[in-house]
Amino acid sequence: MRVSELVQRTGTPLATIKYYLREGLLPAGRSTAATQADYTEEHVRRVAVIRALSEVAGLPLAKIRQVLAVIDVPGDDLFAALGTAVGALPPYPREQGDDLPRARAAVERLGMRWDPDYPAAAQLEHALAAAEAAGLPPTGERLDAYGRAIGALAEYDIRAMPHGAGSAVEYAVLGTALYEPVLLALRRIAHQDAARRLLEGSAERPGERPPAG
Amino acid sequence: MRVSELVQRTGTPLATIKYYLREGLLPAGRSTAATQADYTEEHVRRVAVIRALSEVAGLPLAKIRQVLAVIDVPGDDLFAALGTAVGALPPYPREQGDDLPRARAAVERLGMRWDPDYPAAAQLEHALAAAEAAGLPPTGERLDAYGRAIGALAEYDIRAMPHGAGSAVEYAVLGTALYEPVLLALRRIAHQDAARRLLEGSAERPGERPPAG
DNA sequence: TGACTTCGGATAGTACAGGTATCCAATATA
DNA sequence: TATATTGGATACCTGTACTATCCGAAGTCA
Repeated sequence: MRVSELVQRTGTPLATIKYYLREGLLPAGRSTAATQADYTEEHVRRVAVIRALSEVAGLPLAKIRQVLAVIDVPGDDLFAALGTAVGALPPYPREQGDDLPRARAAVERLGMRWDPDYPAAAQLEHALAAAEAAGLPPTGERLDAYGRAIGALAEYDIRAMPHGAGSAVEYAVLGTALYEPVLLALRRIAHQDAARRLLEGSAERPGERPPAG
Repeated sequence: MRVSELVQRTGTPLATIKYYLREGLLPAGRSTAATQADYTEEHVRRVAVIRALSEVAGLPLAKIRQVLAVIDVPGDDLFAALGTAVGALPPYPREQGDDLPRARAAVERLGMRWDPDYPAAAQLEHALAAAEAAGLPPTGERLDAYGRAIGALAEYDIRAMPHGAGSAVEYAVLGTALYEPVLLALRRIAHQDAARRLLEGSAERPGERPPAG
């Protein structure tokens, strides 16, 4: 197909397509003449992935480039590829000491084995430190509740993972990135639902709207 | 305390403090003279909250301003305040039809009562549409697994919510925003842990690093 | 008292991300 | 042949979040 069709199929402006080509996010089409190139279904899908990672997962284009590179050429070490690819996902905590005291305490409490060098470890430390600084440190009880729920979820994700090396990397990266927003949106809706159920029958005054938080 | 101390206590540059004052995120100190003002512990905490919402939760300052305004003056309708405040949190899906077919199907499958006008509903629709466009539509099985886990989590959050109106809003907003990154980091660590457990004993070749996805 | 520092307040500038817009000459296509 | 489209290059724009500089008044220390 020609660019115009790619534009129409993906709903992405031509200028943006050209920008992605310039930035190396989108491979060039097969050149059929000096002013003509041929694009495929792969290009359509690639644009969809780029926009999903950008708009929904909030990745900066530089990171999307890294992620796509790993998906394209996973190499022979599946686990290294998974680590690289998922490590490229946001957020990106600035470097700090190798201490990670809060993260260490949390993960050990939950009985998980972990690798402190894995970027998620620094993310966890950063997030816990911020919650503490804002005056909302996690109670042990809350950590337990979160750990149980998240553990079940993660186990499902891993069990459902495909077996081929290339598809596993793609599944892990896109699944991690694209299902995070799903998770967060579900959480907010579940909050609303839980609040309604728990407060229904308690001291709700007539005319009041059900809680939304 | 004087500005210099606020700078030192929060680790935030003076120029940035001034910027927050200009932008109305931080209330001015009590003016003691034309070139002197007095800041309190409240200011220290407020800066910590701003930075946590900005760096960890990724909120743009404009949204932080809205969130802080609701925390400061929750008004008399707790539920409206909760809705407004949590609705100000990212991501911000662009407007679309009132249809939300994917979100509706998902939420109904999970047996949750929901309000399609709540921003999280549009977020869910957007996230599911993106996953679908990228070639990873959710299976019913996955939705069930996510719903069970998230439902348990949300129920804990609501049960642990404080009862006063002002503190409930602050808890809901900061808890929603600040614990999202905690959740996501835990999920990635749990993935790693689950992958290790499930693959240990299976066809793992020696010398291979444990999975990181 | 006087040098030096700090402060509030205002304004201007910077750095980066993520596009948009325009122009050109070479083709396609009708 | 007339018109539209394309690849390629370059310039430009918009928004966000700061960062830097300057000023004149006021506090602080010797």
